[in-house]
Amino acid sequence: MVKDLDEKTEALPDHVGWRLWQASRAWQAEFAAAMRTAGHGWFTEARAGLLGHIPRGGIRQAALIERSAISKQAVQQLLDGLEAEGVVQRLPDPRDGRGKLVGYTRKGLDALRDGDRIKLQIEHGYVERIGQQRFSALMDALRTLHTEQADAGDEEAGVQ
Amino acid sequence: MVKDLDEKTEALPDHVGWRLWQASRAWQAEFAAAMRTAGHGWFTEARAGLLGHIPRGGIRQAALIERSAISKQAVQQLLDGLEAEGVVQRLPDPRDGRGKLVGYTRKGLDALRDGDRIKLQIEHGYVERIGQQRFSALMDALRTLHTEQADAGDEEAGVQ
DNA sequence: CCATATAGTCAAGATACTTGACGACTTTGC
DNA sequence: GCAAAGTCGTCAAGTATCTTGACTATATGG
Repeated sequence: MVKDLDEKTEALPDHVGWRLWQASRAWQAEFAAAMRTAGHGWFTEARAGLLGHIPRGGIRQAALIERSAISKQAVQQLLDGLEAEGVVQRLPDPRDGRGKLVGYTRKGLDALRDGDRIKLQIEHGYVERIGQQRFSALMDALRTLHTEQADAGDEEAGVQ
Repeated sequence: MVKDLDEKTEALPDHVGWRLWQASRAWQAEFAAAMRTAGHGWFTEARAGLLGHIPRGGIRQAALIERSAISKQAVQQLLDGLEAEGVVQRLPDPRDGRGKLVGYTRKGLDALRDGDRIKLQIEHGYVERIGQQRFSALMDALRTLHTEQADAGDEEAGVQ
């Protein structure tokens, strides 16, 4: 079963899933590194996933739970961390005594601005590496894929 | 700071990083679901990441650690789990008393075969959804991106 | 043989989630 | 009004997937 190995290593996978995963990981690593360099050391992948669902104008925590499609306890814990870092703040909802409004602090808005700038820089680097035509084709394919996917079975996670 | 929200939800992001992440997550979810349906309930994303680095002919654990670019303790724990599931087996290396050879069991090889089949099915579904041309352009862009990336700064993780 | 490096393991801790239970508040039906 | 039922956020505990640190066993070069 085991013969002459480590003489010749087997090739790495080369299917869509692996390529997408690699590209996604690379992008995230580049983004996170740039964010840390920009002084946002609190930035992590999990927090980014949540922040992407918090509009600049704020959002009710319950709505955030629905949008982010993770358990409300996970959202709770992530918000606890972000609040402790001073990135977001939770204020009572004046229209519903049960609710909380999640909004950005000055520090959070600064981070968003830096994030937008970094995204553009990374995108620019991609265009330089693979050319505008390939890049446009990439975005077109990804967008189309996403649209056709949403049209089919909708995979909203059933939150508790 | 907080005005009329939940009347109009802000649009979701639309940059390369987010698209890649979405597409990658969707692929993984589809693959994992199909694997579970095929009877491989032990299949998880983390284990998949490691299995992708184990050639069918087996590999020395030290070489696997280097290839997978995660800590040797993480590899250890993942292998413990996979071994407990009966997917892989660790045999002593006859050429080095310190080493272990990680190889697939019959069950593991069966899973690999099913995995390959499922990958082709998913790929076929993608082509149906976005067309052969867009799909080829997607793969071309991802491959080029990866190549140009490797040519630049090489990001091998420093394993302990 | 001994010093040093390498291969694998054991233990403990961090992060990012999960389910379950609960108290505070609002809405609904009568 | 007001009690039943639903919603909102929280507290507590557990799981999966990593990490760093410390250790044992084996190999190798002089």
